[in-house]
Amino acid sequence: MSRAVLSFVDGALYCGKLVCMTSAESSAAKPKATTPRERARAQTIADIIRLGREHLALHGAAALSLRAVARDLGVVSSAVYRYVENRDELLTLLLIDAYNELGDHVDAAVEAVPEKDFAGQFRALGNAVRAWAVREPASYALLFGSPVPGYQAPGERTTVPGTRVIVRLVGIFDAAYRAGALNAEVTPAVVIPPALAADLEAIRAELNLAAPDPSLARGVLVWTSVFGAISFEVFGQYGADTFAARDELFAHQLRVLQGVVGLQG
Amino acid sequence: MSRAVLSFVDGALYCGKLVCMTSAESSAAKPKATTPRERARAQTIADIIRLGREHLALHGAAALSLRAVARDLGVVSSAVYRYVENRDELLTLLLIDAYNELGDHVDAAVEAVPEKDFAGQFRALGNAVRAWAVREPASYALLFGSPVPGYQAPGERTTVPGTRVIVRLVGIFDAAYRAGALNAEVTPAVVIPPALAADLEAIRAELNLAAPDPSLARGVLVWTSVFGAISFEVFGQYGADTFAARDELFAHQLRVLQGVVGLQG
DNA sequence: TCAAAACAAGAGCAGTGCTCTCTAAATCCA
DNA sequence: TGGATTTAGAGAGCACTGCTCTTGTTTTGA
Repeated sequence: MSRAVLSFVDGALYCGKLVCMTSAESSAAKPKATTPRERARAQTIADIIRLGREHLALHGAAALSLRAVARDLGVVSSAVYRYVENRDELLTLLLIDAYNELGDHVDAAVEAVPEKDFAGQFRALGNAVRAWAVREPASYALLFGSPVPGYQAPGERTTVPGTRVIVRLVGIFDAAYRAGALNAEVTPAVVIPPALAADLEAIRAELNLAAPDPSLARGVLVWTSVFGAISFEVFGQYGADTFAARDELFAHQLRVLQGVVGLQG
Repeated sequence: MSRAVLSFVDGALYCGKLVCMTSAESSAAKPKATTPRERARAQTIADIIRLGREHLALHGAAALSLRAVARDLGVVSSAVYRYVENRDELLTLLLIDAYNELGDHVDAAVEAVPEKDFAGQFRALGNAVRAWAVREPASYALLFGSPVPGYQAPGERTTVPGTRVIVRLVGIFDAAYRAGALNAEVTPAVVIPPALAADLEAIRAELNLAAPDPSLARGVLVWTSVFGAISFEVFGQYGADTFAARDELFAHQLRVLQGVVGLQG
C-alpha cells in the first residue's frame, strides 16, 4: 500500500523523479549498495523534503520557497534544481509524503481496534485523521484545503497514497455490511436516482464492494462530513471561542455519523 | 451591526462594495452628494475590487498581485497603495465582498421558499451555497479553504458578513423547532457531555435560540457536513470522474442531512 | 489667490522562481 | 593509472512580487 513512499524513500530518489512502483519493482530495482554519489544524492533529497516539511509547517504551502530551503540546506538556490525539478515537484514530494504519513497513522489506529468492532474502527479512523490534521495543519491544508493555484497534482503518483483513507473507510463499512453489522435500512429512506446509482455501481465494481446503494451513498456523505468537521476546526471556521469542547464536539459528530451510515455500537 | 464596515467605507462603500447594512443605516450614512474627488476615489476603489475579483477568480488568492491589478487599472504599482493599504487589505475587501455576495444569494434562495417549509428552506440554503461555490470557486476557497498564510482576517470587519449563512441556517432550524416541525428525538440518541452542553448553551443564549442540545449539536454537524460536501466537490477531492451525477449526489446528501437534524418533509 | 492636501510616477530594496554558464570534483572506463 | 565523461555547486541574470520613499503635479478649499 505504501509503494509510493517506498519508491521515493530509496530507489527512485536517485533519478530525481518519483515513480509509483510496485513493491516487486522497488525491491528489484534497489540494490541498496549504491555508489557513494548515489547515496549522497538520496540523502540530499531526503534533506530537501525534511526542510520542505519544516517550511510547510511554519509558513504554509503558498509561502514554500525553494530559495529558503536552499539556504537552510547551506547551498545556493540554483543547486537544488539538480535534485528537484521545480517548486511544484517539491510540492508533489511533500504531498505524497503527507498522504502516506496520514495513511500510516490511520492504518495504525484502525488496526488497534478489534476486528469485529466496526463502529470502533470508524471512530478510530476519524479520530486519527483529526489528530493528525490538528498536529500538521499545513500538511492537512495541502491535502484537503484549497487547491494551490496553478498546481495540478500528478494523478499517477498521488492517487494511490491519496486514496488510502477513503479506501480504508469504505473497507470498514463494507466489512461491517458483510458481517451483518451494517444496518442497510437506515431511516429516513432516501431514494437514489439512477444517475447516482450508476456512479455507485462503478465504485462498487472498482473496489469490489458488497454494500447496497443506500449504504454506499451514506458512506460518501459520512466521508465528506468527517473531513468537513475537521476542516472547519483546522481552518478556523468555528470562531476562536465558540467551541471550547472541541474533542467532545468531534466525538459527538462521529457518534452521530456512525448512526447515519448504520453502524451500531 | 456593520459599523466596522462602515468605518472603512466612508466614502468607499459607495463604490459597489457590499456591506451588510439596514436600509436605515444606508440612507443615513451616505450623503451621496460628495465632491468630485471623493467620487473619483470611490470609483477607483470599486475598480480595484472589481479587478481584484477577476484576478482572484482567474488565479486564486495566493497569486493575487497588487502590481497586476495596478497594471489592469492603467496605473503604476505604487499608486494603488493610495487606495489599499496593502495586499492583505485587498484580501479583506474581497473577503467581505464575497461573504456578502454569498449571503445575499442564500437569503434570496431561502426567502423564495414558503415560510413554513423548513426542510425546503434548508435545502434551498444548501443548494444556494453550492451553486455559488461552483460558480466562484476561488472566492469560495478564500472563505472556506485553507487559511492564507500570514493573513489574519480582521474579525471586527468580517465576523458579521462571515456568519450570515450559519446564522440563517440555525435560524431555519430554530424556527422549525418552535413551529413543532423539528423532531427533537432523533435516533440514535447520542449523549451530550457537559463541556459540549456548555458551549451549546452559550450559543443558544447568544443567538436567542429555543432548540435543545441534541438538535443544536446535530445542527452544527449538518452545517459542517454541508460545507464538507461542497468543499470536496469544489476542491476536487472527488476524483475527476468518480461522480458524474454531482447534482444528484448533493441532493441526496441534503436529504439525508435534513433527516439527521430531524427536519421532516 | 495660495497654501494644503491628494495624487501619480519613478526609483529602489529585498524577496521569489527559474535558466544559463562556468569551474571543480567525482566517477567511469580503456 | 590517466584521460574522458558525468555531476555538483556557484554565480550572474531575468522577470516577477510587495512595499517604501521621494519628486513633481494637480485638485481642493478657505
